[in-house]
Amino acid sequence: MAASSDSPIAVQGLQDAVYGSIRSSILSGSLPPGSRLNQGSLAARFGVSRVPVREAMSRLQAEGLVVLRPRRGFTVSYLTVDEIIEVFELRMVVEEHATAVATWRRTQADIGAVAEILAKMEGLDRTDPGLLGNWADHNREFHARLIASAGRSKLSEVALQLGDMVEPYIRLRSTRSAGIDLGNNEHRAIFEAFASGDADKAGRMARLHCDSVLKRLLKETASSGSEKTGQFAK
Amino acid sequence: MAASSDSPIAVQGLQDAVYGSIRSSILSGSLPPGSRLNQGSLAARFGVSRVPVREAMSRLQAEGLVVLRPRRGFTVSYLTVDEIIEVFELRMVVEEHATAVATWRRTQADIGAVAEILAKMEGLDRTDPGLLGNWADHNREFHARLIASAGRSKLSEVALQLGDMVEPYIRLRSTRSAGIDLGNNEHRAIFEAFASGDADKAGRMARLHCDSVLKRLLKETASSGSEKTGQFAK
DNA sequence: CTTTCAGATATTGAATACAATATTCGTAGT
DNA sequence: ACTACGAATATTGTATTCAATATCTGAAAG
Repeated sequence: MAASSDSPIAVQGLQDAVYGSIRSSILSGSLPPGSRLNQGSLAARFGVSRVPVREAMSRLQAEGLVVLRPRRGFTVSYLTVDEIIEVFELRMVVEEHATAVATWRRTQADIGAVAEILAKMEGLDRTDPGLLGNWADHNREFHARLIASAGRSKLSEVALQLGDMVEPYIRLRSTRSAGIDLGNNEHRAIFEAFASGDADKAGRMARLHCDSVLKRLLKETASSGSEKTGQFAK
Repeated sequence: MAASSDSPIAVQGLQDAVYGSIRSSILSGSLPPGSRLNQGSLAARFGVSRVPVREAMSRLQAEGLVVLRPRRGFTVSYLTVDEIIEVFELRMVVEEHATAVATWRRTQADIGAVAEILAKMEGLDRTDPGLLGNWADHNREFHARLIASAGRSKLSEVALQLGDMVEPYIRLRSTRSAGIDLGNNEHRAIFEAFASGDADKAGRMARLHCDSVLKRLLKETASSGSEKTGQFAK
């Protein structure tokens, strides 16, 4: 299953189903930045007309995940390196705050839930060829669950949205499993402070984590081009 | 002209025009929270079919300005008091950061532009019946221009979006012009720090300003019900 | 006078249809 | 070969149509 934690159960209609599916494909990297999104092909793929497809894309457009050029259709957003840095700077600020608030308001159940996700991440099968993808899925879940402990719906929305903006780049660029240990350590550090109730420290750790992820991403980016797969593009 | 700074020149199509128009109506309060948005009426009002209307609404949905309930259509989002507080908390964090960065990176041209807006706000005709609306328009411009000085597109987007989420409430709830002097003073304080290059202070002032606006909003809210005009709703 | 229910009407969500524009492909000219 | 151009094709943006569902209206029962 690809990254998804926002459409828990029921789908609102065709539009919503298409939205979720395209969104997952973008986040997972199977629809890489720059891909052209052919409305007809997508409609055919989902067995619907182009109308719900366009509505789904309009939503993604507002989220910043796709871009529309008049008469040329939608393409998956392509962030420049500067924009990626920008988003990470924002994440540092927002996640520091969110993590601190979460640490303030967390319940025992929250601690348990986050601990469980963390344990799953640390216990992943290192030989599984889908290791990176699995880890990335859990990673998203970890951050979402942690921030959700703050009990602030809007805060969660914004934080998640910021994370999703750069998710494709993280997935596409990290082909080595070296980052996993580092990531686990940083998560563990955040969690300890979170569990022990040290809001200040938890926030600081979260900020550091963002910074660390950004640094690794930039290093990876410097040494690898971007191949465009485009499984959906006609 | 109602609040708008994101669609500078050309419109991308009917969808985009409708989007901008509905958005302005929501932000200005002429389409108050809770209003039902009848697709047919809106389409007729703009002289287009329902298709571009639905696409526009899908974008607004992703922005959080409207809500969709299956088979029941779109309504203008209604934030609870708690959610409003949430958004303001986020704004405090984001605007503090944005203002600090803006103070760091601002040019002489930025200072001039912000000063000009500030002067306009302070010089508004106090007897104009549209005073509150005019002030609110300039207020949005002030914050947008200030933050734009940071030269960070994504940061601007997020900050603006957060501001827009609560804009309708500020406009609808502030019927007294008492807040104008207070607002002007706070803006002046932010500007002084901004112009003098004291990033830390500018950030702190921005945070205080958010807090102050929230406090006034909550006070107003406590003492007034919300009448629903709904000029668009059929 | 209020509540319940059935039929009439309105509204939504999605498919299909169609005009306008972009893109592609083949041809001709250098 | 390579480029310039123009017809053929594909794609987009929007309107129209249609089935499914929600809402409204008003009469009948309590």
